[in-house]
Amino acid sequence: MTGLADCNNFFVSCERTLNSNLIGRPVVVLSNNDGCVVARSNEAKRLGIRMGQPAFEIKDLTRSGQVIALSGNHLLYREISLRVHDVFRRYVPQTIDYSIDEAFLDMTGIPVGELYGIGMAIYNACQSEIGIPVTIGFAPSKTLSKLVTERCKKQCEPIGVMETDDQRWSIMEGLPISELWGVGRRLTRRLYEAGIYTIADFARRDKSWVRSRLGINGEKSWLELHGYSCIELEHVERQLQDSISESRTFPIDIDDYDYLRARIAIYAADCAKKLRGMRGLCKEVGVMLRTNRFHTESGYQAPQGSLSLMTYTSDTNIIADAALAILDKIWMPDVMFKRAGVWLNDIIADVPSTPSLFEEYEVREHEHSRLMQAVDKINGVVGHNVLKLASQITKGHVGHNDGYSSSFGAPFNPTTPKF
DNA sequence: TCTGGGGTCCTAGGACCC
DNA sequence: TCTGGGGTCCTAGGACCC
Repeated sequence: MTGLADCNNFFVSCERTLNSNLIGRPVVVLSNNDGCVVARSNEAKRLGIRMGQPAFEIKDLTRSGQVIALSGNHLLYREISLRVHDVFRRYVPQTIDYSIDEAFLDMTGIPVGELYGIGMAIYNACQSEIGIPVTIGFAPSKTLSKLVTERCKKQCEPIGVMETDDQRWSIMEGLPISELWGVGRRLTRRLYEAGIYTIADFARRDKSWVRSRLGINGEKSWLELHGYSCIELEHVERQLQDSISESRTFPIDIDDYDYLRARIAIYAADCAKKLRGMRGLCKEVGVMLRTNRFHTESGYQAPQGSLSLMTYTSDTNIIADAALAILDKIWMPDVMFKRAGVWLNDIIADVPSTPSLFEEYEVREHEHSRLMQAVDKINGVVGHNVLKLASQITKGHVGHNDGYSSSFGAPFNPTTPKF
């Protein structure tokens, strides 16, 4: 059997651990720029507020005080997430941290009769030690455990165990196909067109029909619904991500090259810092720009590009250099951009490597890696990004709430980023 | 008129997740 | 007026190989 432990309304629950006045009231947490709703309390859900709903659509509710809207505090959520996952691990030896607020629990070898008790123990520990409510569903596969958790949340029960075929079919009959793990907006529409409305409708179709219409993933979901566990996630602590990215939507449309250049340098530096944090090196750097996708009359544009570095590196200077070079290639004058980002790909573990024969940075590699260590250490002790590339600094003429805007102008405009 | 077949690798884009 | 961010995986199509 597999368990799924899922925190309820996670971001809102985190805020409530700090401020008990929020308990029992309609609360939402907003995204960057206070743009849209990314978490809702049960009370807010009952008012009809949707996930991802733009904040301006509910401003009557927030202004009148009927709904409390908070800007996100992601450092807090990260911290609480670590503690919650620690509790899961205390009760279950083998767990997979699936997201900031969810973990799969491997219950192999544990008698079904004991699952409910273990679930209650985890629930009580999370509630009393951290103040976060969780819901836990147990079932023969990951997909089914998701369904059990979903159903428990609807019925306000903390723990559910799927033991019989009757229970399995009854849960599948009661949930719309859109709530199946792996089925998003697009597939939902396609499945509606094929006459499939509930998860049970889907499970009753022929496996070969599913395979031909939805490919390998659809077939896996179908098998999981029939009790065959076949979606594997990695048990072992995964050392490295496949990619790292940093991107932001701006509060206003931007055509100021200098401002964009500074943003790209900042995102590149932050990506490099994340990369060093997970002890990795990368070889591919990418940059993307986006115009406002809601301004359809002017045409949506999304230029992007990437380049391959000479050797694997985690050096902020090299990565930022590359990102700025890409920016110059894809930048379009007179176009108003609403969003920009940097990503790193082709990531490997940081082990001694053979430098490229043609690597111009080779000689400096050692001193740079020491420099990066020193920079990370100083920023860690003294505060957020006191040491940065000159190219990360711009005149703070664009209001921003992400903690980066500088209030002073750059005294000069170097062509290459250097500490 | 008419133009092979099978394989690998890479990339861009789509779809999904929370 | 105002619409998030960071990920993963799959697939289709192109380039290339023999």
